[in-house]
Amino acid sequence: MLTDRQLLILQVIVDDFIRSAQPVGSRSLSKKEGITFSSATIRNEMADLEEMGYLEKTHTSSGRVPSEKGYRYYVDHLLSPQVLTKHDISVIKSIFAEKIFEFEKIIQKSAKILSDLTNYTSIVLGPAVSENKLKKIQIIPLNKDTAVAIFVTDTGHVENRTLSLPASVDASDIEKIVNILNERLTGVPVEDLNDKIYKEVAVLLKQHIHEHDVMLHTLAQLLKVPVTEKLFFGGKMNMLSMPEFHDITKIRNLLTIIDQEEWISNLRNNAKGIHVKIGSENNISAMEECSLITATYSAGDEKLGTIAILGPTRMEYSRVISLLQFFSRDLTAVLTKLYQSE
Amino acid sequence: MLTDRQLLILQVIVDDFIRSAQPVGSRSLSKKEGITFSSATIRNEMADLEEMGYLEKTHTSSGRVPSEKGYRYYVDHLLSPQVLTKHDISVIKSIFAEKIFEFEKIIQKSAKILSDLTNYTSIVLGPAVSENKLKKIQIIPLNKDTAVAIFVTDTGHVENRTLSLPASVDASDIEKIVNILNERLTGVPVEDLNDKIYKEVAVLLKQHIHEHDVMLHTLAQLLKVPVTEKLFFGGKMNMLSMPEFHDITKIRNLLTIIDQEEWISNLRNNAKGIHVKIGSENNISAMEECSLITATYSAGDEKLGTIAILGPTRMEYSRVISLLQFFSRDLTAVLTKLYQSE
DNA sequence: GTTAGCACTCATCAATTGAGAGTGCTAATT
DNA sequence: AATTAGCACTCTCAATTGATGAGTGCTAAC
Repeated sequence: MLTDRQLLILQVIVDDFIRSAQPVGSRSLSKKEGITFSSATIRNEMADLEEMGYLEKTHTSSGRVPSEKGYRYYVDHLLSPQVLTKHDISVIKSIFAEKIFEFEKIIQKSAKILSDLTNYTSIVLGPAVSENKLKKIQIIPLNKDTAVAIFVTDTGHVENRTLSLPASVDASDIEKIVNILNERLTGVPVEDLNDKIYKEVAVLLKQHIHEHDVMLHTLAQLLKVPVTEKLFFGGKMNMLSMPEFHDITKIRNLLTIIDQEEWISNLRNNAKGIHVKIGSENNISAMEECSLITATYSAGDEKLGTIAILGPTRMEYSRVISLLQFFSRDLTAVLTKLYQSE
Repeated sequence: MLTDRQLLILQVIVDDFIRSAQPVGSRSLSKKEGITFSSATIRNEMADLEEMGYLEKTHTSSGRVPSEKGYRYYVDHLLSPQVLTKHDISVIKSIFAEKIFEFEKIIQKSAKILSDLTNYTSIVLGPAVSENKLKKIQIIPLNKDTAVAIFVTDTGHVENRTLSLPASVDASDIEKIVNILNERLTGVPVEDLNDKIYKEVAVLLKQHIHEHDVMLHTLAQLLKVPVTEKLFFGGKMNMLSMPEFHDITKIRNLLTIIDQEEWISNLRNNAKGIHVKIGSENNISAMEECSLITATYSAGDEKLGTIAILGPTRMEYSRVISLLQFFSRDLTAVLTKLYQSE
C-alpha cells in the first residue's frame, strides 16, 4: 500500500509531467508548493515508487516519468475533478444553439469543438444504424435499367444504393415491390432486414412479381453492403504538435491507425459512462503512447453513440473527463427532449 | 534558347533528382550514361542553366537542384511518356471488375488504387452535384414534428435533410407539397432549385397549403445548406515518407491544407485533359513544395469529375501523367457505356 | 526517519576536426 | 574557340571532445 506521502509525490509527478512533458527530478519537485520534505527524501520515495512500478526513468540519471501503472493509479485514485471555465461551458453550449436540428451537423460540430477545447483528437460516433428500425423504403428509377434504393430509418438516417434493374421489370412492378417491402419491413431493425427478406418477402414477391428470383437476389445484394455508420473526427493533426510524436514514423503509424475504422467500431460496444484506456490497454501497438477516453450519449435510457478523445498517455485526464462528462450530459438532454416527442 | 547539350543536362539532372532527392553534382553527372563530356564542361553549362533560372543550389558548394522553372520546362518539353507495366494496367482494370456498379464505391476504390500505384496522395472528385438535375423529391415524416427530405438527382446522387414540421401541417399537406415540388422541380439543376422555389413553387403553395409561408421558409432553408460533393482521398499519409517533408511543421501545414475542401472544389473548374501545377503555381503556401497533376473524366462528351495526384515537386511526372491518362480514359469509357443507355 | 553531502551518470550543447563532395576559375590542350 | 585538367576554396556532415547541468544512489550525520 502507498503512504500518503507517496501518493502526494506520485500525484505531483504526474501533474507536472502532464504539463511539461519533461521527466521530473527530485530537486525541482522539492521546490513545489505543498512539498515540505527534502529532495533526498523524495529520491528515496521515488526509488520505492519505481520499484513498485508506478514510475520509470528514461535513462539512469534522469528524472522520473509515470509508468502506465502510474497513470492508471492516478486516474483511478488521485484525480481531482477539474472545474470547467465559463468559456468551456459556453463553447459547448454553442453546439446546440442552431435552430435547424440536423443530427449529422451536430455531431460533426461536436467533434470539431471537442478537439479545439482539448487540443487532442476527437472521435464522435453517431447512433448505430444497424440497430435503427426501418421507417421507409423507396426505389426511384433513374433510367431503364438503373434505379436508386433509399432506406430511411426511424432516427432519420438515410441509406442509399444503386441497383440495376432486370430488363423485364417495369414501373408497376417496382411500385408493387416497394409496397410489399414497406408493408413487411417497416419497424424491422436494419441488421435483421436480410433475414426478413428471405423469410417473409420472398414468398410475397413470388406471388406478385414475374422476375421474383432476380429481384430477390438484387435486393439481398443491396442489403449485404454494410451500412455507412456516421463517424466524425476533429483535430487529427493535433497529435502532430505533441512532443512525444516528434518522430515521423510514430506519427505515420498513429495517423494510419486512426484512419482505419475497425478499432473505432469496437467503441460502440462500450457500456454507458466514461472509460479511460491507457497506453497498451488499447491493444494497438501504434497507440501504446496514447490514451483514449470515451463517453456515451443517450436519448432517454437508450444509449445512442460514443464520443472519444485520443491524446498522449500524458493527457490532461482531469480536464478531458470533465469536458466529456459535461458534453455528454448536455447532448443527452437535448436528444432526450427531441426524441420523447415521438 | 537552350542548346541540345543544356537540354540533355537539364533532363538528366531532373530525372536524377526525382529519383534520389539528392542535389546532383557535376562529377556524378559526368559518369552517367549518354554524357560524353567532362565534369568541368558540365559545371560551365550548369552555371549557365542556373543563371537562366532552371537550376538552383542549396548552398554555395552543393550540387544543383531543379528550380520551379526547371520543372516547368521539363514537364513542357522534356517529358518522355512512360510505358505502363502490365501490373499497372491490370491493377487499374481491377477497379472496374466488380459487377454491382456503385459509383461511389468505384471512385473510392480509384482513390485508393491510384495512391498505391504512385505512392503519392490521390484526390478523386465525383460529379458536381450542383449541376445534376433533380429527379425526385420525397418527404418522409419521422414523428409528428420532424421529417426527412430526400432529393435524388439524375445521376443517382441522394441528398437528405432533416426538417421540423410546423404543428399544423399534416400528412395530406405533405403529400400535396411533395407533388407540387416534383411537378415543378423535376429536371431542374440543383443549383437553381432555390430560385425556382421562390419563382414557381411559392405561388402554388399559397393556393394549396394553409401554412404556406412557414413551409416555404423551411424548404428554402433546406436548399441553402450546400450539397455534399463526393470527394475521396487515398494515401494521405504517403506524404509523410517523402524526405522533403521530414519536417513536422511542414507536414502539419500540408496535411491541414489537404483536409480543407475549399481549394479542392476549385479543381472542378478545370478544363478537360491533364494539367500540371508545380509548386507555387498552386497559390497555396503550404503547397509550395508540391505539385498537383489533375485529369478529368467524362461520360460521353460531358465532363463529370476530376482526379488529382498530389506529390512533392520532385514528382515522377512522367509516370503519374501516364497513369492518369490511362485511368481517366478507362473510367470515361465505362461511364460512357453506362450513361448512353439512358 | 530525515537530510546534507558527495561521487557518479547521463544528456545536451558548443566547438573542433577531417573527410568528402562540390564549385569556380585559370591555364593548358585539342 | 571550345573543352578539359588542375587547383584552391567552400560548405555539409559526421565524429570527437569537453564543459555544463540535472539527476541519481548511497552514506553518514542529524
